[in-house]
Amino acid sequence: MAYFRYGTVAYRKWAQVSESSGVGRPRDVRRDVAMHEAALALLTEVGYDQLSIEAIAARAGVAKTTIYRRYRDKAALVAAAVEQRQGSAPPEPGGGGLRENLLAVVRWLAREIAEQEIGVLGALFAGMRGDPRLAEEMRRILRRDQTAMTDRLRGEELAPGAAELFAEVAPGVIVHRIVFAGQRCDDRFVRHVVDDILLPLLRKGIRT
Amino acid sequence: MAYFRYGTVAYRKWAQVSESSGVGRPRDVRRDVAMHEAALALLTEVGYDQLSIEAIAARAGVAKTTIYRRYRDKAALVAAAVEQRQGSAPPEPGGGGLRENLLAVVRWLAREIAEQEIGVLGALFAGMRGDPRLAEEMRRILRRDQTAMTDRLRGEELAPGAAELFAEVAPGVIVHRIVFAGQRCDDRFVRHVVDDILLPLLRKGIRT
Amino acid sequence: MAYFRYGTVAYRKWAQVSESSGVGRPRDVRRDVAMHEAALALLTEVGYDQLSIEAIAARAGVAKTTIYRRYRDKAALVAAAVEQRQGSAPPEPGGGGLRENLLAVVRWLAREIAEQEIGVLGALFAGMRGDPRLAEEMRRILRRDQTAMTDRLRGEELAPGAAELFAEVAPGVIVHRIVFAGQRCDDRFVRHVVDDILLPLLRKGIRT
Amino acid sequence: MAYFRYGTVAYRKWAQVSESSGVGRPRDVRRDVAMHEAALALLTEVGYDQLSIEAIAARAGVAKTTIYRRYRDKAALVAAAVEQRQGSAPPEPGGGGLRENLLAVVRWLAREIAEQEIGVLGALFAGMRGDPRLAEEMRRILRRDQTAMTDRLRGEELAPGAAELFAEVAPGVIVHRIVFAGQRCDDRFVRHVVDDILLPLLRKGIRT
DNA sequence: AAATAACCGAGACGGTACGTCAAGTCTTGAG
DNA sequence: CTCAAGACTTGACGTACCGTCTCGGTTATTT
Repeated sequence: MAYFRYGTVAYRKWAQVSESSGVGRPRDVRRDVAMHEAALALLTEVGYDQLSIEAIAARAGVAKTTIYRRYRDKAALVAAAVEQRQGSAPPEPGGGGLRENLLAVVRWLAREIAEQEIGVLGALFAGMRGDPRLAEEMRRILRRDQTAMTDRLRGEELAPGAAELFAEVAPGVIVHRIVFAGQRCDDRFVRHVVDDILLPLLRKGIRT
Repeated sequence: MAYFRYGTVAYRKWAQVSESSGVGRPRDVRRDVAMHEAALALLTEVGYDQLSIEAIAARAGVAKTTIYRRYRDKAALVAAAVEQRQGSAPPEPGGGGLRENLLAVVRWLAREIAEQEIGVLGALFAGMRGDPRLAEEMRRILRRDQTAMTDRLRGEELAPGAAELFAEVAPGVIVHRIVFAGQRCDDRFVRHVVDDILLPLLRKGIRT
Repeated sequence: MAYFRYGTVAYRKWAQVSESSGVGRPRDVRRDVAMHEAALALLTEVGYDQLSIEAIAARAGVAKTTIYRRYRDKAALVAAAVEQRQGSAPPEPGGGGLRENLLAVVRWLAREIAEQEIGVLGALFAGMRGDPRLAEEMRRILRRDQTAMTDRLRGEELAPGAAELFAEVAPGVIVHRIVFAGQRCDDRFVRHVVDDILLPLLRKGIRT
Repeated sequence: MAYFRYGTVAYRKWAQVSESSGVGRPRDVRRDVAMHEAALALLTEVGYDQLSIEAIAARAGVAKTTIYRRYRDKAALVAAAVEQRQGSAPPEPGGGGLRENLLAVVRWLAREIAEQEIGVLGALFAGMRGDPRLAEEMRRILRRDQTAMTDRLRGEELAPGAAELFAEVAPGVIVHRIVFAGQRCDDRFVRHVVDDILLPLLRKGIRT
């Protein structure tokens, strides 16, 4: 078995990417696809904490063993499923000024969070205690979008460090709106965020 | 049994407050206290998703049925426990200026979220699907602290609508720091939030 | 409380008849009637082991405590209900000969057992272990019907001791038919029992 | 999952004999042995209705789920345990005449019923309502002994149909003695049954 | 071609927790 | 006092998943 000892506990070596030593029957990639699709579908149907590996296996037409051979637990599976999913790319910086670009990016970010990340948040929440490595990995997934997104904001009329500040403020405000306030991120809210929060913070010359 | 039919499903009538018709043995309030204390203690010890009703019952010295008689499920119990909890009050506005007051409030808010709300977030994620009423109630709990908190910031040298803006931005940034970035809210971070984000947004005359 | 100590266990004194010491609010006899009716009805509906005190109380419109105040447990309640029940009297010995009388009695006995005693049997099986006194009481009830029944068969053309033999054989054969063979006691079976078993055994002069 | 749909309800396929499709990890037969032994032992110790699956699992050193995976409920488990048990075979027809053979068989039957079947009777009685299939199965078990037993009585000086009559009368009379009359089946009673009931009924030439 | 090594489906297994139910006791208020 | 209502403890129930394991069988690569 693919176990090794560390301290007194047996850990299984999970593949970061594939790790395949080349020998032996290779893994069937279609199984991954099926598992990810089933996981995402069930995630939106029943929510994260009602999501069971058993159900994912059944829906994907895959043996439970096949799942556990690849993923440590539910959180890791969901993380992989979300990562692999086709996240729509953030919008290209159009010809408009800073405000137009911010509006586009925030609008895209709000939709992204509202539609999909809610499952990731559950997985993150469940997994971060007790498995810091997994938590770090899920943060990496979240950051992936962030960097791609903040790249759209470099240059221009921005104060120094504006991109980092954007990444610090914008997602938090949007999540707060959705989860805590329980309200939709309509266009009015997007304009409010850009005009009343982001522009004052990011625009060069505003701050002393 | 205290069931009634709604559609094709049998629902149990859960008491919002007490519902007691006056007849029969009244519910022992100490049981509620014990349950809430056990729930909160275990919540911080093992986290939300490792939290089991079985363990709460054992810790509280209470029968499982007694819990199920009062709360539909784990999320509802956690919600009640959190609501009843002694939320430490936000600090009084001392004699210092706006910056000192902001620092105190943000420092308090960061500790509050890090230590306690983190469990509520789990309950919120878990319960909001399938029971919007519960989700709404938990949001109400969160809002309660927020309004109590923003009251500390009225008057002074604030721009109009500053309190609402604070409630919109501060918790989001803190949660983002803890959950997404996975970093502690040390004093350096608190000063950063106040100096680089809040003060520019809230100070009167800064914004055009 | 109506408890007394025997060894280390607390026993409650249950009334054989009423025991009322005259002090306090008198028991409402209609509650007994309701409880008995509910018990008998549910007994034939769901069987003995599916019979729950909870259901009896609900059906009778009586509090569970009211039942426990009067009867030790399910078996005792069923025993009382059966005892009080209107057992249809065995048929009078008509003008016909021995065979006609036997046919009438066996037919009545078969219906009696099939419809009602079947529940008592469950109580008997369940209660006889652990409470021999209760078992003896239920046997007394069964015997009461038997003796009333065998009285119909005295005199006539019977061999000496025929009535006792009848009480020994007939119920056993009928119960065997119902419980072990799982078949109905139709008229063909009744004639078979009378012609092939009872008459050869009971008729005077047949036996040497 | 080993489920199939019947009507609107999902049933689990329980193995009558083994049913194993050959695929998957095979069941450990020693688990069956342990469960049966524990069930029979506890059955005689505490009686059927005090018999709990929990206790059987503990005694057998087997997980509760392992029991529920194989048997629908308590009655099914007891039925299987009883069926598998080595029922002592009825005595061989010795060289003696009809009376000696009858005495031997009835004596064996009385002991069999008195010592062991009492638990089975309870199980049969409790389970036969509500689960006709189980009732039928337990009847099959009882019949198995009966046929083996009546085989000892064929030929000889018997009236035609005597074996069937024996199977119809003897068990009923014995059960009646034990359960209804609450008396032991001593040797005096055995002789009484043979001489006063069975011989008159079964002997060739007695009946017309 | 054969051996090797890993993958895969199916399902048994020991567990933990679930949510429900019934039994029997205890606590209140009303008659 | 007795009575009715209902909270409460205890513990069994049967179900759902968990994560591990053992099979029989199937690919691939390596020898």
